[in-house]
Amino acid sequence: MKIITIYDIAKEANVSVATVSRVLNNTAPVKDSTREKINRIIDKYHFQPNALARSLTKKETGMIGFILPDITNPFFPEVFSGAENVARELGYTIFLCNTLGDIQRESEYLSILREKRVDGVLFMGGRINIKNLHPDLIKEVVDLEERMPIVLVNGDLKKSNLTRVFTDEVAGVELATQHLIDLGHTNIGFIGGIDYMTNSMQKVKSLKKTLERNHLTFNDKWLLYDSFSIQSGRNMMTKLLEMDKKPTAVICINDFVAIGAIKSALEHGVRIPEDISIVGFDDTLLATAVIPELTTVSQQSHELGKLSVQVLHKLINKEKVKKLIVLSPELIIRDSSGCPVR
Amino acid sequence: MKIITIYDIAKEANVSVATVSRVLNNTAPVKDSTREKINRIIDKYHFQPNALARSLTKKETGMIGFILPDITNPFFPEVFSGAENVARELGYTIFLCNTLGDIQRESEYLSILREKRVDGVLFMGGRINIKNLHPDLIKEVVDLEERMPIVLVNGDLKKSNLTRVFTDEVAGVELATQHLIDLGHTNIGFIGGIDYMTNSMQKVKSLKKTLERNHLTFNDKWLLYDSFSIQSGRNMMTKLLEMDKKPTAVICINDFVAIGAIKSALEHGVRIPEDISIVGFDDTLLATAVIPELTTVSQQSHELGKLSVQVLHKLINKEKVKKLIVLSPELIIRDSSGCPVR
DNA sequence: GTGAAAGCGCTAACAC
DNA sequence: GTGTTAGCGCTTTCAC
Repeated sequence: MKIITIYDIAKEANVSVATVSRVLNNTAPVKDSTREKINRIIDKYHFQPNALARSLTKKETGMIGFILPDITNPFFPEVFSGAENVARELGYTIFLCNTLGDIQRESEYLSILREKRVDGVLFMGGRINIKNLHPDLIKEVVDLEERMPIVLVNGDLKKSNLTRVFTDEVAGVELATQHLIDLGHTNIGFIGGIDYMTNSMQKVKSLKKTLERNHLTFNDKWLLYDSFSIQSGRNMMTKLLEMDKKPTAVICINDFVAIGAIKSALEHGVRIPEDISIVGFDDTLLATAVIPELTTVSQQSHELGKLSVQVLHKLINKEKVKKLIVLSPELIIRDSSGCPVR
Repeated sequence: MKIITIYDIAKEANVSVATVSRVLNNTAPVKDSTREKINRIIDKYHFQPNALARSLTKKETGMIGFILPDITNPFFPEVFSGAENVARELGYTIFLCNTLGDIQRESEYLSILREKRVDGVLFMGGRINIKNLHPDLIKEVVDLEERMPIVLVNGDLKKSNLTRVFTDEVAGVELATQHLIDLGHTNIGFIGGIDYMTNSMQKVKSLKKTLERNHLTFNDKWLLYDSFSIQSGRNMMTKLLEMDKKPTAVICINDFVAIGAIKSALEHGVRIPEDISIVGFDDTLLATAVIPELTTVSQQSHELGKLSVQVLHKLINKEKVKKLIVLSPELIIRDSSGCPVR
């Protein structure tokens, strides 16, 4: 089956390709009668212009890349979904680049997105959350940014001065901590995350600070880094429960870990929240899937995705944009937190 | 910053663009010295060929589209993740087209993928699971298939004769049903899904058939269609529990619904599995996130994604492929199913 | 209002 | 081994 081009249309309509292009893009007035004639032929053949050819001359592709670490973690699909919604409205289609936290794969995707000439990229996870990152990895991103707009979502790249959109995780932990303190907790632990990742560290720091402000101290034994999975949460909570002196509440790096923690607690016959309060982070779908339902900090994931695309879009259109756009987290109080019972 | 092209490289290396193209694509022997010279210049400028221009002539883009209904449902990210993994290996980048079950949006994406000249598309959900679909909607897909390979994943389009990859859901329900019967259940209900969706209907049919084969009958009152969400599962289970005569076991359309069902049961003080057994479908991450852990039918989601891309890849390369590729489901027995206790 | 023609940045056939 | 050149399918200036 022959692929129809603008030339075929022009020929059949007895006009030049320029005119066809004009009706296609509505870029200059065309006599009504010829416009109709052309449109009829376009319909007849179901003609659709080749976006590649168009992009080649227009220098815009209507494609953006979304780099994220793990689409399998429910938080990211929610962000993606918010992003995709407005992307669609703005005329972009999204390459989903799932890196699995593999830095090399991240680099690969960076390179692919560049050669595909996407209009911009959303960057989430991976290297933008790592402390003491190798300068080359920063450079890679900064170099790319010279050719196309990049928005860092919930992360940062030292000295890069890239545009960032993020939810204030520090404030989020503060909310969670204060909530627990207000309930009467004085012994609060933290589980999950990885010690060389900036967002993990920041959260812990925020917890400590909030405790201090309330004249409480943090017990370092109750800080258990590990990772971000359900299994990890389960293991860490088990460790915690085997200690002589246990906290009466824990804040978890995310909902996955919190759910693992809940499982471990229940398995050990520890009641929630009577014996221990558990607070998660992200407010994913999981939070209401468990019993007891999870008290957690909402990152406004959907909103975050939406906002990120809007910012990227402005950047693409060379509009002025603040370098730093912060979204406020929200504490969602459910059933996994309560007053400590002595 | 000027964008470097193959011409700039050629000029600086005192060769023709053809030669540069040759070293870029390794498409013909080039003298080592000139190859090195060219490579040096390429590195110097971080030159990356424009994929658009390349695609325009080569008639292949290294892009594929993945249409799916809801990336927020954990089942789909798992399929996607499997797909993405091998796509990456095979050199494809994936447009994620999230349709939210909106048929019009599906059509939009179909059109976009066509004008972007993707090499092929993976189609999941939406219209390929709807009974009595309007012929125009079938035609849209069939028309597209004339210009690019399409693989239908876990679905079908009547009389379309498109290539399909799917997990045998009928066999899956059979496994689940037989499992429950073997445990001693004779009163088995079904909740979730939508009555005009083929996959929902098939599952119900399979349940009935398996019951019959075991000389049991299905009680139509225990068939509650609704949708695919946690909330839906919760509502349906509540309805079920309010009936005079209740089933001792239910099969749920997916894990979401099963989890909602678990929640409702526990809220009503109904023990699982002593008072009621609950079986889910998909074996998503959620299955092990809840207490009791969910007995469920694995669709081998990761494998499904992988296989689909492999099939699409063959189609793209004009290799022979069976029209119908079936993956076997697997019953994962956990804690939500057990013998009925009188 | 419309057409001719020059790009956009690459690949590939053909010539040498 | 390497260069010339004609596309690929569009958009966009510049004439008319």
